[in-house]
Amino acid sequence: MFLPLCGDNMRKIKEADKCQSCPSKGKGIFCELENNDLDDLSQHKVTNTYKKGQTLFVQGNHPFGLYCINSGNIKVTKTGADGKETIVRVAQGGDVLGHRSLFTNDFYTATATALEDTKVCFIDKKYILKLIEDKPSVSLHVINKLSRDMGAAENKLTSLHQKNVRERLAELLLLLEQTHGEDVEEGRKLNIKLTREEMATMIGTANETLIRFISEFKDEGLIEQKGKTIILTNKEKLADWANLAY
Amino acid sequence: MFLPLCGDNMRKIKEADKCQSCPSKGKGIFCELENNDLDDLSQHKVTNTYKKGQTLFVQGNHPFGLYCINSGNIKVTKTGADGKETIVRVAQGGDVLGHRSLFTNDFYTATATALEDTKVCFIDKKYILKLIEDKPSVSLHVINKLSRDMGAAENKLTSLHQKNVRERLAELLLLLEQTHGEDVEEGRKLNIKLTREEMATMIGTANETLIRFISEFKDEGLIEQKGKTIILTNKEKLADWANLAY
DNA sequence: TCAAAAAACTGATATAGAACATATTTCTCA
DNA sequence: TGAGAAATATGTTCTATATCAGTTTTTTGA
Repeated sequence: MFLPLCGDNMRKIKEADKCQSCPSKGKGIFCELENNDLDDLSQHKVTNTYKKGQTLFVQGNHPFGLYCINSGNIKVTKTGADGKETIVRVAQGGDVLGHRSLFTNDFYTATATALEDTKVCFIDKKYILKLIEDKPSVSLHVINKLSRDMGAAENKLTSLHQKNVRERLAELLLLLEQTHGEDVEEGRKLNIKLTREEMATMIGTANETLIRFISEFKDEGLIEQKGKTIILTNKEKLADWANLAY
Repeated sequence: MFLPLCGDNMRKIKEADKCQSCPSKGKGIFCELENNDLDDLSQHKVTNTYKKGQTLFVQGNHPFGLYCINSGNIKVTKTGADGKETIVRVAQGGDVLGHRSLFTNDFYTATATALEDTKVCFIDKKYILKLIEDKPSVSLHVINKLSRDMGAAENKLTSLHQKNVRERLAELLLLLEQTHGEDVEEGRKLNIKLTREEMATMIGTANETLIRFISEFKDEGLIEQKGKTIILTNKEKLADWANLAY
């Protein structure tokens, strides 16, 4: 059913869209695949671009494959009964999306929306399930990824239970620094476009409250703002305020 | 290295401690294994009992295998910087514990404590990793389990962001009913021993607050109490109050 | 390029629920 | 069995932060 395609059966794929040319090659769950396996994978996927604000999939819909992010940040949100949004995580280049619902055969439990212009590959459900069965390295990396995400989710849960908004904000800034940090002369720039509103829904607070604490951190010299992007100028002090235990 | 043991090499294992006799056989990640695979698994595990309050493993320690619950409920808690406890989930018969840290090679990020007298099997790390590689059904079930746990964690996160204590309590009672519910004449009995304090840490509130809302639900005829155990007498109304969206 | 919309910010007020105090009931084990 | 310790329950106070209201700044797209 999924014999390697070759000769006349090969789909023509732009060099830039092949897995070997992916900027996130070596990062995700396929990082241990050999070149010929990557060739085969390239044949069973399609590459799409999403503009800022466009959704890859919507909570409640039926999944029919796996999304693998080539480049760009994507927010994963859950909408409650009253329409309120919560960002449960942010996925970036090399991450996969929609795997959970794929493996549990449920509808999507969250919505994925591009935070900026994004390039994403889509892999057919049957092919990815076969790959999981055939290549232990892939399934091990899926397990690893899920385990880490689960750990992150439990950490957030604990923070939300035990910390106040100021501590949670400090923690969020440090987490964003780890995943999206970039060296600049003033310190570490958070290279991700999030509105204050979005940041607020990441730590479960009102945007007004978040803004107040951002101002506080700014006044105390822990962070700086260049337009809307935030630069961490004193990570150590921020870590003190975050009251980290793990 | 892990040849099937037979003849004189067979460890003597009590019939009751063999995987085939496990009350949770067919429930967990090993549910699709054949009898001879289960025999082999039985040879590579040890069975222990834990009394109420005893810990299986502690946050910060190094994992060296997988726990598979035979019977009994076990709480998984995270302790914050100030020593405050949060129950991130409750595991029951058929569930595995400690898998996350095993696969990510990190220290335990949580503590597992028996909520009652419990029987738990411990499987060596090397053996379980080999099993994952050899038996796709096992790795698929691990992925499935992790996916479901992740979904549950994201739901909790969203509830915590979007709902008030009363709604979260109604939700918790319904969740406990799903996993630990039991038919009695008054309605559905929650067959799990949790103190009010513990229930409070499951939904991120103070025990005094939780107790007040339990009293409210009691006054409104949604639940009844027999000693410390709770019986849901009006699930429908409770579901209304829970404000469920998923 | 400019007008409208969205986002960011600031101040004032209200409130859910934490924290404290204390009483009562229920366990526990000596 | 009964005394001490937990756990449960209830009333009171206090505060962190949500909510509302309004202004300023930034972004957008026509």
